[in-house]
Amino acid sequence: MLLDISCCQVNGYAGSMPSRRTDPLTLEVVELIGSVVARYHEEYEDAAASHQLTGAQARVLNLLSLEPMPMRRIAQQLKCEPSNITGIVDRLESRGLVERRPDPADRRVKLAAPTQEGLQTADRLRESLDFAREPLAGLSTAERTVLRDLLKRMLG
Amino acid sequence: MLLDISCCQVNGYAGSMPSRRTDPLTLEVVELIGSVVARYHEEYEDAAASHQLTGAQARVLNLLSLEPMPMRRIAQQLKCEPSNITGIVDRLESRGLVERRPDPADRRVKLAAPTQEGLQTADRLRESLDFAREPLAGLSTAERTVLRDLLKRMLG
DNA sequence: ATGGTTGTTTCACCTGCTGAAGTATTCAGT
DNA sequence: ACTGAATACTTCAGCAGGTGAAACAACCAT
Repeated sequence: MLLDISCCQVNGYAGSMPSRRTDPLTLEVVELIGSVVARYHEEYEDAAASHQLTGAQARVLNLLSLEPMPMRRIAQQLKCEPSNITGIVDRLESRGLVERRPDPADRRVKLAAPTQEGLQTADRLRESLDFAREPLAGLSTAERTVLRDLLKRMLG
Repeated sequence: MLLDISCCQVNGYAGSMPSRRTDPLTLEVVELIGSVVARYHEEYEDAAASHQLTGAQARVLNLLSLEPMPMRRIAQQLKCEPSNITGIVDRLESRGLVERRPDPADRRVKLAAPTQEGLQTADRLRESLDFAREPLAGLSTAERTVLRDLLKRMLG
């Protein structure tokens, strides 16, 4: 299948115009990664929505289901301002999925922790994240190993 | 490097808890893809911000720089409601990067097209998207070819 | 004790996004 | 040609995500 750069811009990401310094192969890979990113995003959002969660709420809940943590750390991991997390946790808390606990070691901090229901939701969410596994089903173990190693090296 | 699933959740995405039906290799690949997605996103947003654009504005401008098109089609490609595009194009237009032109063939539609300045911005934006090429620099041509083929098959 | 730092919240404000309603235009059937 | 359905866009209300500044409480070092 020929890659026609001028008309196959399906996802909104990734410029892929010809450029002096980059070869077509690299551009094609970049374009493919853009497609993977767009697809991953879309399906993550859908999975979240199927549990009445927004993407951001799902990410926070997932994070907390691994380990309760202070607001501040959520913000660091999500790479946003702490004041933003306040609102997201508010919404999760008002739905009974998360609760704020005092940190015995430091009375300034509030630990966000999933409730029982929050944990269950996080589990169900994870299961509906099959999307991320399914596209891999077409690859053999050997191929998956190669893919893993290449991605690792890409990430440095 | 060992992958400790219980504590290496760096990006906000991708559940990676052990699961009955999925093998560790697949989980690792899923986790890596999550990291790629997070990184791609982050850097795309940064590149946009460095040109005083939001991610959504950058995506629309990039799309239009390939080819002017009706609002409706922008919405289709960005997978959102047309009413949303109105606002984004409004903001781009008020900054002189985009203009609305009548479609001679159908007086209902408005063609959004980049201005000269918009085209220049799109070009500069594309160049600052080196982020997407740079991580690939560490891979040989052969490896890039393998990666391309694997990604293609993943996307089906 | 004092003063600086840190963790959280509140607030005003913006963007993105949806869904419903409104306007203008096109198009198909009669 | 006329009518009614469909289509393209805008407007609006309303929500979530996001920032930055200001406030407050609690910590910590001197």
